[in-house]
Amino acid sequence: MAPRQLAASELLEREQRILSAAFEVVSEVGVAALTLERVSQYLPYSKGTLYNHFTCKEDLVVAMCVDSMEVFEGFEHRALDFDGSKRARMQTLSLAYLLYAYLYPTRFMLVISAKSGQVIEKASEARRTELLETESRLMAQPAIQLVGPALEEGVCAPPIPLSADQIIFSCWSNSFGSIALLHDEVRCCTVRQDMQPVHEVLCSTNLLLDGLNWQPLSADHDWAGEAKRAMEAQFSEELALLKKQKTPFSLTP
Amino acid sequence: MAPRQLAASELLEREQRILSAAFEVVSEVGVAALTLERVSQYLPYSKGTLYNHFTCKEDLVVAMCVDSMEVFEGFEHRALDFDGSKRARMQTLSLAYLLYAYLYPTRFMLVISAKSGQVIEKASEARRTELLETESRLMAQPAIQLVGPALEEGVCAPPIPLSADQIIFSCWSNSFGSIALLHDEVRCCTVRQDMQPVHEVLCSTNLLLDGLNWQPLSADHDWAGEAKRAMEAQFSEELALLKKQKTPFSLTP
DNA sequence: ACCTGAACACCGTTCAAGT
DNA sequence: ACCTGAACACCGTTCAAGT
Repeated sequence: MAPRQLAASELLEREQRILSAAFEVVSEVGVAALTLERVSQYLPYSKGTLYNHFTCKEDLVVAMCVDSMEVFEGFEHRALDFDGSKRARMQTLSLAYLLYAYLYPTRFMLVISAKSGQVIEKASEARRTELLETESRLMAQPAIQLVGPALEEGVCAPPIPLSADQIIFSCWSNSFGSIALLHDEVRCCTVRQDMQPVHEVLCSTNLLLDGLNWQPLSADHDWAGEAKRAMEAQFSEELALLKKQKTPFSLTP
Repeated sequence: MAPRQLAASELLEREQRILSAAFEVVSEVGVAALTLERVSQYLPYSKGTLYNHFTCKEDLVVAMCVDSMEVFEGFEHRALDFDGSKRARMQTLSLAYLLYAYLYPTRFMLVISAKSGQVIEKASEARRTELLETESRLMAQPAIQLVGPALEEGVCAPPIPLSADQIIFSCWSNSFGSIALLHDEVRCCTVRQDMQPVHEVLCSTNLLLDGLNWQPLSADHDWAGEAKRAMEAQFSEELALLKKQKTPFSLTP
């Protein structure tokens, strides 16, 4: 049987299959027990072949991280598409991030794992660049669509001069922190058991937006109500899925 | 020569020596290349003996994380001791965290590494408890000394009802995010090269404090000026050290 | 041109033997 | 009672041989 050169599209498709297999392994045994041997058992290839796609194990993990971010990108897109004010879309974005963390705990956790020195240091240069590019894209969208215009219009008038990038960065690290600290799969930190993640994320996001003087302020608007409307409009399917899994994601406090 | 039972104090002292050796290894070759064999080469013991102190390699890494947090505890203490308003001490605490990240890049990075699933999952139960306790202590101090009283006095009047814990948590995740994203040794994320960490941390902290309605607001007070005074009063030695290393930590923008 | 899996290297972990 | 380091296991990585 004559072997033939693989087309670029076949390579890409196979890379996806490898990634799926790797996700399956991680969700079954955890990142700590991820081995290439195990991954290959879910595939019609031997472990040697994996090295045609990834330079090393860590390179695979970073690729999984990129893939996870791309899945989130869809969520971001839908949050930004909500038919509401810019501030409303900002808070929807924070909640979309939390929703994502609930639906894809493995992917969310992977985004953290991939960034630890032990992993990123070993990945290939190309893979690191891919990660940076994906990240830039994720940060740039809300900066361009929401923060920039809001600053120009003066709806958002920070007390200290800040760029759109700085603001997105603050918002992002704020949500990320809340979610990471409250999420079961990550649990970076002591948490009071009675904290209600949806509520916490909503509160801390609105706190920050108030600090930015982004109109209308919490005192003048029912942001919790609008959050409920936004999420039901943009993520009804995902919310139904969570309900079926009996995972609490209550938007009515 | 008759071997004798080791006293508890000797065990503790030796644990410290092992930790020092491990830090030396990590700062030389990185966490990724940390091996117990290498650690033992810096010690008068063989690697087998390390298992009398730590259940596994990851247990050692988490112990290094706890040790690092204890070093930070001194910084926290001095920030809280600054002779200024509660809000002034809050912002000093954020800057102290950044200062720590600059002075001890390895330790700062380790705190992140230790929390990735790959590490924490394998550490011993006892070690995990120790980590949680240390973390609680770190979070509790500013909550008790600053946030609680400020809420009671009404100097801090958040637009949405928030507990002291929630507020500390927001502030902490806010600083942590900024530092992690801007710090060279961690660099979790795309960063614009022109960002000035001291300035970013100061801005985003004050943004959050403004959002919390913590008086006096940025518009009514020279917080940058007060930050300079506070850091020079409480951390003059550390600032001098950074200067000698030519690491920029400019408090005058 | 690509795949395989045996072989190698490296390191975490254990434990029989030594003091 | 404690330490040592040889021995083992596991897994990442390579590469000669096969198709």
